[in-house]
Amino acid sequence: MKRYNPLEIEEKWQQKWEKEKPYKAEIKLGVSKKFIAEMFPYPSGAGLHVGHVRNFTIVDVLTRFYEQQRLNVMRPFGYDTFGLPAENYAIKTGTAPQEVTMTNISNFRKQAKRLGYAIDWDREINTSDPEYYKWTQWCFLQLYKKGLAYQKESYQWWCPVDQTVLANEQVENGHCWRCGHEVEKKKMKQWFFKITEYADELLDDIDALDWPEKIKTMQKNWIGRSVGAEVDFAIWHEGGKGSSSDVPQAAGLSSAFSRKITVFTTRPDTIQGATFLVLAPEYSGLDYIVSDDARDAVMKYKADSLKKSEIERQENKEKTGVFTGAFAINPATKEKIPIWVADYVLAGYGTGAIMAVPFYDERDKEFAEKFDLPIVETELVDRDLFGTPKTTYRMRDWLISRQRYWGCPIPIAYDKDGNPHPIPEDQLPVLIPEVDDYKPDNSGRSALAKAKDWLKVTVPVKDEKTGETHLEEMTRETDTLDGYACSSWYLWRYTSPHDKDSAWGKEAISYWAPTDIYVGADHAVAHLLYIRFWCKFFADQGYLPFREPIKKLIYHGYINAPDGKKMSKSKGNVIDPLDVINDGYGADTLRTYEMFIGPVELDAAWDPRSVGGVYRFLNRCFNLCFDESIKNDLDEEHNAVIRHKTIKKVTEDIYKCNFNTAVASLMEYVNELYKEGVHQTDLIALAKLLKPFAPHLASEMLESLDVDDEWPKWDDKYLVADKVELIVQVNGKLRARIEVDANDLENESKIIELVKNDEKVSKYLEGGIKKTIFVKKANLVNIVV
RNA sequence: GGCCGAGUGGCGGAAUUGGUAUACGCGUUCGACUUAAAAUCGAAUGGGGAAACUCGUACGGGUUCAAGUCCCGUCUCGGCUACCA
Repeated sequence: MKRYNPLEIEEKWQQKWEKEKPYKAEIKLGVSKKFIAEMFPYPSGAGLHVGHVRNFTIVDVLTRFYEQQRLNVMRPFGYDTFGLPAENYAIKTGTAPQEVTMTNISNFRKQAKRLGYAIDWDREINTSDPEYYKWTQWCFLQLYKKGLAYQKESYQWWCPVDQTVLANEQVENGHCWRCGHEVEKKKMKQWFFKITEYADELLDDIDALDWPEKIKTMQKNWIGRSVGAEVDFAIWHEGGKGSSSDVPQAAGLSSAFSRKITVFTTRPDTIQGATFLVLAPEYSGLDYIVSDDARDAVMKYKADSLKKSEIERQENKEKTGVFTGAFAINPATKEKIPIWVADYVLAGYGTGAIMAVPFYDERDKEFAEKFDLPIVETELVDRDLFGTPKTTYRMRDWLISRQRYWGCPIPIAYDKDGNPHPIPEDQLPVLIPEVDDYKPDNSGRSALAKAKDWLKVTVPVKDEKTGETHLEEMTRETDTLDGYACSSWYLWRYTSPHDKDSAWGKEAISYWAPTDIYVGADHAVAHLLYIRFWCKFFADQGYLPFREPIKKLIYHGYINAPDGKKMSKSKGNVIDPLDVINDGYGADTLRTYEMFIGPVELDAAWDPRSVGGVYRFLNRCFNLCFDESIKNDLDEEHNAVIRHKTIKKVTEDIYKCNFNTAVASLMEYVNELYKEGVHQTDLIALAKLLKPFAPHLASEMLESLDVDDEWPKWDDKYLVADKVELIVQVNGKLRARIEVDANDLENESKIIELVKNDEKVSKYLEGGIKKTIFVKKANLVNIVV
């Protein structure tokens, strides 16, 4: 008798797939397509972990499921390779990040192949490959051309360990998302993408997405639209002194700015109760508002609060602030009200200034009580009376500069006056220069600055007046792009991954994109918001024929260690998927186990014993097919009911991503076949249904059965039985189960008669019947006595 | 503090959206095969009770013929968010 030997079977099929490339995707006009992908991995030195396996297997189950239904499926694969781990490793060991990356990729590729995924390997991409990042730079230039990539000097999050600025989305609880160190604020000139330009559309389009509600809510909150008004408060000048002529014009402030303060409020109707104004410590122009008497105190307060870390601000919610010595006029009451500075007002939101209405606002009230400022109850006024309607967003523009070596160089050069110029598209890619030392210094510039020759570049400049072009020697930008920029367009690159003339081919993009199903477990706001932003931008430029990049998003849970804690090297509780395979369980068991482990969206704890249970199940499948001693001389109809029930259940469960119950129903089917015996038709159905989960074993079975893998269909006629079990309740309590003819369910009075005469039931009915309820769809009768 | 989820056997988890609570798997127990063990196969398995029965889906109420599912309140645990005016 042949025994189930997964390692042997899997090697056989993997070799076959490697040679025959059955998963190569090609455009087939007129055949409906599915473009399915996971969030591509960062290939770490540690290799695949069980979380990757869950991620990739979900994609694979869906890929095979649709492929078996003969849809034209594209399932590509790629690597997100720029970033700190490779760079830090390079700094430590002196190995070039390029080299480390290639080693890790080849390891990842080998491991992914060992899991038997239905990947079109000709579509492999790598974000740090010049063939790829040439087009990341091209994307940047498109945004630059339209004014959506711009430079701005402002206070930014700075990680002192990683020596780089970070986007808002990369600061978690005041800590760097990579190294975990507390971040600081630093005033720097940096590059931004103007994502706020699309804030409304990004927000309004969320509702229509087939995405988990959780993610949709997180994005909505992140964008954080609030509708209100901007209201101008004139600054009060004593005795006409301190008029606008006193303001130093060299400061670059408009003179209008100095005479008024514009606040943002969502409650312009409460303006009569505004008894003071509050400015953020970083409020630009604060210098010109503050009175000479108060100047020292205000500047000290400003310096202190800039030093204060985000954590300190969070821990200490006690209101602090100082009086600027200046006053403004409330436009509604014409009263003179004091202007304060306090760090509970944030510079980056609204205008960085608020009107405080302590009667209506908790925070203002707290502040007023502490500093003994007036709290006035007032009538509400018309919302539009004193302000102009204005909408603001919690979301800020996306900071994309990184002072790091291992990233995509920003294709910009500076002339001798420091003005930025784009590197012409025909000079792309701007290659990453080789350096000896990858370490950033504390100059605020990346290690790219150490490549002296590389820094010099000749850029054609068009003279505004004459229209003529001349060449100019310039210095290259040394910042690199945030890695999220690289992953903001890779799904489109998959459609024509080796295109030499464009980021994505026109024909390919209109056939394959948008992505039908996208699977991941992270990046709920950052990546998934950025890719939507780029999609809308490139749609506006005519490069994309759609405005949302991802139709359906599957967001799965993490896999934890058996003790329920996060797996981590330091705790020594990491399960290596390759160990599970090589222990003899094989890839099919690992894959099927991870689908069976629990509902896809929930975290799950690894259970080594359950892995054994899944192995036993696959072993039983194998034996049904290859063990001659199992009864197989049945009539085809014998198992038809459960067979069709199983086909229906598995099909519907996969559509709903209920992979755990799909596997459970296959287990039930197999248990039944062990009891009842098996017909060829059962084996064929089983093998086909099993293939998305355990493709090697299923292929082996299908080969021996000599059939293709086309997804089976169920026939509803087998799902209606002749005899059904009628549930009988008395006062809602289960009292009997009676077998009745299915036809009798059409005849309510006959059913009730049958029930009343049942001996188990009748003894409860002696007190007389008040009411009977018959529920046909549940095969249930309830008698009220 | 705010918003959103979730609490079901010894464990992971099922339950057609109000209709048989605990599918499937793990674990445990018993049996078969074996000199023996492993593997495999079969049976049992929420608590109480000899049984008829009875109690059971975090807790307390409610609606209903019928509640794990709906409503009100409480507790616990997760996620996001954190002075966003």
